Amino acid sequence: MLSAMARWEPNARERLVRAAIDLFAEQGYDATTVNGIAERTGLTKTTFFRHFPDKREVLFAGQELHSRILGEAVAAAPGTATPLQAVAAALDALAATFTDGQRDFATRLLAVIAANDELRERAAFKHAQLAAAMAGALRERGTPDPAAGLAAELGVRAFDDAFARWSDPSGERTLTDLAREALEELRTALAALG
Amino acid sequence: MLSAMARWEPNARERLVRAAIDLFAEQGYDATTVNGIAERTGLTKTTFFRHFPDKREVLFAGQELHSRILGEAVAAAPGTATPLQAVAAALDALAATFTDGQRDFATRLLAVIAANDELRERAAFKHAQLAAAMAGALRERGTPDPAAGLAAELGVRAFDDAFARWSDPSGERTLTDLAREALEELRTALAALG
DNA sequence: GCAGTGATGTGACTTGGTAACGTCACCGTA
DNA sequence: TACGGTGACGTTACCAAGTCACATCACTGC
Repeated sequence: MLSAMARWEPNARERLVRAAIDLFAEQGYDATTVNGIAERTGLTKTTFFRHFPDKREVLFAGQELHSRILGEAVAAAPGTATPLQAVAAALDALAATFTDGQRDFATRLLAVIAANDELRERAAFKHAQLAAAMAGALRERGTPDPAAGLAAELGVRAFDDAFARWSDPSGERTLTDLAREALEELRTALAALG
Repeated sequence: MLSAMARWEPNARERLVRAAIDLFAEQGYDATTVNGIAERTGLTKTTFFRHFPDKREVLFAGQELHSRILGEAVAAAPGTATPLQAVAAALDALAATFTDGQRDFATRLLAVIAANDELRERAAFKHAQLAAAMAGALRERGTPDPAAGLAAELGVRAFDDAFARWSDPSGERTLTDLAREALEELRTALAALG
């Protein structure tokens, strides 16, 4: 046999994520059990929960990393930068972590999340956490409230919008470009609020 | 017998809410079981779930009504109103539905929610749903995207902020005043974003 | 009285999630 | 070669959230 076969196949975590997305897409989130995900991966329920704190989180793992990237990029922006300039730099940093090979994955991910309320709820929470990370970093560099919270919210909205467009298979633009454009679009829209 | 009386006492729904808040405040959300809430109310677990779709929702029930109030008030605003003026009218309408007797309740509610991640997640979802209701109504009256979404978000943020201050026992201001002020504060902060 | 209606109770079930404990490959070291 | 530690996984048992089918009881109108 090949290499005497390691006891366990590698990349258990990633395999669990892929199995989960496949099953959620095929049967829906509710009809899919954690046991089913684990079995398709050749693992058990217990192992699933060793990698993810709950069933939903299998689709959102790694978001803490995104929060750190955004927060650190805001902190690293030059002291002369305006809040929105610091946020723009953070979006650049986050966008740079995505590769084109992840686009298909992103497409399916967004479709699965959009189809289920529990997942949309988790997405709303993650949205708030990303914004909180940037808002905290902005306050650290002297941006007062409520401007810090607002700038952070605009940034996350811009990124969400850009990510959705980027994941569209027909699109050609880079995520970085889309994010910059979305943020600028939000900035100009502020004038129309009255 | 007492147990026979509890079965048909009126206001089961409200009693469940009060028992839930009491227990969450005493023991924490995680340590409190639905069975415990129901028993304290003189009811059973099944009845609890007939009134609320899940354990968290006992603290957020009635939010659909708030969405309707906001959406209808935005729709009813004069056609000449700017997006933020329509939003301001909606905040007035929503603020008018709260009475001073609810302040203690609000204080405890916010404390319980702030202490638990599951509840904060649900709160983030409700926040998004309120914003979506106003954003939809704004689009109906001609406000384009992304301005509609932004104006709605500003409105919900203003209300959340005002609600938190209103619930503070030391405060004296009315919820309506606080909401108007918070929205105005957000509006002026927009200029500081760069 | 009596039938219907609606709110509640009962009991059984599925599934998410936790915890204690056991198993086995790999790695370093003697 | 032997051996002990470590880390990833499995097994089992358990609790609590949430669902469902069916029974019960109070009230209402006739």
